[in-house]
Amino acid sequence: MDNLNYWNPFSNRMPNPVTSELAKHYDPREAQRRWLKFWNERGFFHARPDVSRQPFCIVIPPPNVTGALHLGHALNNTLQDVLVRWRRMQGYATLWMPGTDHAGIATQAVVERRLRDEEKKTRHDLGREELVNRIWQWKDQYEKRILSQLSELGCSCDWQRTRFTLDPVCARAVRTTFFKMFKDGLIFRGKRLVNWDAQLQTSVADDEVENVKQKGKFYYFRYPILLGASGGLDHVLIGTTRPETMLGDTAVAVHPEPAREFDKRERELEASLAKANERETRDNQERLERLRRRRDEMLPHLVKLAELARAGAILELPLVGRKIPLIADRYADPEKGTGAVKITPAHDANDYAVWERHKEIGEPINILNPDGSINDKGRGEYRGRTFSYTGIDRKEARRKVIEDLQDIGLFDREEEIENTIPLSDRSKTPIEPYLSDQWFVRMGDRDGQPGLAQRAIDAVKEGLVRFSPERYAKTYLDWLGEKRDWCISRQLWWGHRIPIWYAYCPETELNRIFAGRNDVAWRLDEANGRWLICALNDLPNDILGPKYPLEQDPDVLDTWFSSALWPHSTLGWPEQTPELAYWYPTGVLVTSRDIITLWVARMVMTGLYNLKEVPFHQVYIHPKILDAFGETMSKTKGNGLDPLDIIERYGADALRFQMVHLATETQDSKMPVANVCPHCDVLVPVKMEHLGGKTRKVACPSCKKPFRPGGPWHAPDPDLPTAKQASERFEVGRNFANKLWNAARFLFLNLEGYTPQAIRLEDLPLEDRWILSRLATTSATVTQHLENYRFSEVARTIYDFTWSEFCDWYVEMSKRRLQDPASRPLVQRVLVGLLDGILRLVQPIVPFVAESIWQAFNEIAFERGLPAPEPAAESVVVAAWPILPESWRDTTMEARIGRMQELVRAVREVRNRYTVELKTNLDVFVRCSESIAEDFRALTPFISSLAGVGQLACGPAIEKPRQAASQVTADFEVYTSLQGLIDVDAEKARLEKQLAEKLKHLQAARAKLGNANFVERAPADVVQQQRDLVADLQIQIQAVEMNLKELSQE
RNA sequence: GGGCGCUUAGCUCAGUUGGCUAGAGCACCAGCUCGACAAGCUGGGGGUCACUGGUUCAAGUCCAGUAGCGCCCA
Repeated sequence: MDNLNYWNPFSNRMPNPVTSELAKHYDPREAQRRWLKFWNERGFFHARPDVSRQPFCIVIPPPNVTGALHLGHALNNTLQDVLVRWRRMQGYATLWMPGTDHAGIATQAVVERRLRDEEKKTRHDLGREELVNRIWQWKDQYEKRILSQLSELGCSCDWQRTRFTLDPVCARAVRTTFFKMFKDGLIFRGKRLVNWDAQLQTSVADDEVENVKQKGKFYYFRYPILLGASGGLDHVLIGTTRPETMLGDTAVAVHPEPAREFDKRERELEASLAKANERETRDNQERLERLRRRRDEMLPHLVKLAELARAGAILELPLVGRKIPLIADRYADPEKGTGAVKITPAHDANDYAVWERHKEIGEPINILNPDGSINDKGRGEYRGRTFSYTGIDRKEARRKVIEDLQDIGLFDREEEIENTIPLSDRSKTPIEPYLSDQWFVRMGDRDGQPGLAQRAIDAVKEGLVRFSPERYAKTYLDWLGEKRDWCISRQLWWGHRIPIWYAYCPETELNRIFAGRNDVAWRLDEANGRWLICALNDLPNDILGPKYPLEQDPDVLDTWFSSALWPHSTLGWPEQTPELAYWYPTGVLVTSRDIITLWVARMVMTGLYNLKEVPFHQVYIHPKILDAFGETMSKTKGNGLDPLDIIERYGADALRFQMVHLATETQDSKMPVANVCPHCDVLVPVKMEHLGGKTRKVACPSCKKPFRPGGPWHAPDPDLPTAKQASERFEVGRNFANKLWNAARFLFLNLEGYTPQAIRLEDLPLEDRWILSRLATTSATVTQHLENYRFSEVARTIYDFTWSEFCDWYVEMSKRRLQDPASRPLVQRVLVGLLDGILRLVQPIVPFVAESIWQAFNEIAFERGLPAPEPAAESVVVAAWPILPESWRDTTMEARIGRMQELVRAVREVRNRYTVELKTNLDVFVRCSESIAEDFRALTPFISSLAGVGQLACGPAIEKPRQAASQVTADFEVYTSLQGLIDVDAEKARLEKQLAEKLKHLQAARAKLGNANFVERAPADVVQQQRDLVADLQIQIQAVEMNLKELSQE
């Protein structure tokens, strides 16, 4: 067996990493395999309460057990992992609590669909117990898959503490909360219009409904006036898209004051016309004309209808024969349709609202069975004939209602229209608004006391919970402000069963049986004449004896009910566990904006309710990842990216780096997706026309062979290989990991004879003090960005420092010093300290490559670190977060090296322009102040090697040599000798261009200074800055002009 | 209909409290296999900061309006 502690990726194949040939490229696969195992075996991610340390805890937004991890999960969890790994390094007792969500309807729907497809069975064929069994099997399989995918991403969760929203610990919390709320009168039973999925036979949440545009028909028919007919009007004309709902009509509404309503709208339109722009004017004018035409045509009729309604007219509902009133209600829009609208309170949300204003019309009539067929209310006698639709499916009923109306001569006409119908996300069948008995949690205030919603609102208003970005607090507050009661029952089998038992018995029986028990509570259900018994522990059905059998409510709780408890249920509540005491409230919640209301708000409510304390003080909302066209990714569209494909192709570090990099504060991130040609591995961009399974075959532009693009395919195609998907966006992260790897490789090849020793700033040359200043600044900046959840900045800051400063400049400069035995030990120590610091900084983002290098490092330079070396931690995961002395930050030093870089770049630019090969040294003359000249002299060896300089002369007295390219900067003038090479015309052109630019800037700066207001009102330093700029530019311009003049003489 | 965002280089995005001669990566062009790295190195080109107006000494940044796009709620 491997001794993991001493495994070293470099020594894997060769015993001596310093002298042998090393792998040129970082191999993420090998690293992932190794270190996941190592981290888990060492238990780095397992946390225990530790009073000597500060607690830090994140609870994971539990992924559904429905499916696999998608890119959104990768983003969400990478960001959490970055925070967790960072806090762990800072020394916090860090717990990342993992787990999964049972996702009620989603999971049940998937399993039911499989049952249908594979066994041609419904859930009713199986029965409740067996179906739930099947779902548990499914859950076991997918939970494992989800958790292992999170692990592969590198998530440093405390896997030993993994929870599931249906497990006994969470179930206890759910039961306790429900019981408590029931006793407190916060849970009640009531009627509610729900979104009914007739196929799955359950209500579904609003967010599980998708509104789809389609072509439909608008049908018109007549309701005869039974009482109060006048002026030749013997019927009311009705229009509807859903004729079958007429069976449940309980009224017809018309506008009470159509004339006044027309007047009002006309005035409003005229008023807005007065201040509208051109296009609005056109729109409004059209609307106004329509309005006037309508008034001319319809008003007398509408007035008559309103009069009839006032007079208490009664209509006869065709087919059913019911007498229904004509009522006056503003919901009837005089501008629309026939001006009269049928009212079906049990099957339409707007109609339900009308009923709430007009209770006199009688109880709503539900005409549907749960399976979508018409119930026994759907029949009646009319004009001597019997009509019945009972047992007929709603679709068929629609056809038959129309037919029968035609038959009795009350059908008027039909029109083609485009409308929007609600479809269930899960079953793709039309949603029926359906009035049914449901359980609710009361959100509003009671007896002048703030209710659940208000307390959660106050928590945010008082700053106990903060959102980042702040604007999302508004989403939360607006939604909670409505204080709408929360419907918590679902007609499903998969979930927490509602702990309510029904009993028909005298209360004395309850008192007798439950005497002295505080885990049972009951309340009278007056409407149904029965007891509602809520119990903390399951009640046997015969507990009241054979005379009074109990019956448990068949429904389960909304999935969000258990998710709402997640931050405290996972920590063991209602038990007073040490974990709960130590880690609650948790540190930060990381999630996406679409569940601020459904989840975040509810966690705050239940946290306050159960523990009197908010579940977290900080909510970080991250952006969403969209495809190249700005559309959300989904499997059905075929524009999604499987994180595992990305890990396989680019490595987990690359995926993570990109996730952190795209997490900016404001914008959602667009990510172009490509199909990977299964034949030749070329990336073929996904085009608009490939989306949604519209294209089944694509020819690879490179190898010309056909393949099937990634998409909503359920099964493999035997004839056509299906492409995996990828995005070149991940190359940045992969390249960065490789850059780190190679920087380490360089260092390890040059560490022979390394001796650890503390570094004293005053002993160090310029370049060392510069890079240490940069490191100190970088680590402080990164820390600050992490504290403010500026993830993108974190990634950028580290990337830039590592690549552009450490690798491009410092490592290059070190090469020379490493050759010289006198300077070698010191530069080795600085390099070692730098790499050590970089590895610690990158660990949270790219832990695999960081650990790979760290482990190898431990063999070669075990004692290291800044400012003084220490024995290295056994893993970078548990190394200390770098804190470097504030005094190391030295902006002067950074400016001094900055000038050297400018000089080197100037020479390189000339070299490139004349394509002078690197072997040929160029002589360089720099006119500058004596102090700058001193720096340049001190840095001459580096300038020479970096720019390929032969002779370097600098000082205030330097003269421009003949045949030299000249460059003028703020601090110096560079003359690069080009004997025999110089192209005078090209040089002149370039100088002219530069001159023009400088003159333009000079002019702008002078204009500012010429403005008396500027000099007077702008801060002194800003004014001085402009003055300095003018002075500098004048000198530069003079120099350029001089150079031009001299050039002409050559 | 209400709310919240977005529009900066060919593409994807930065640009913290107004103080720039507006940045990065990719792509593009030219040149480099020099003992860490071609997944690389060096240099270069490329922008009326969506549009219109306003506030200000000063606007990519603040305000109003217009256009286009996205998300949430009804």
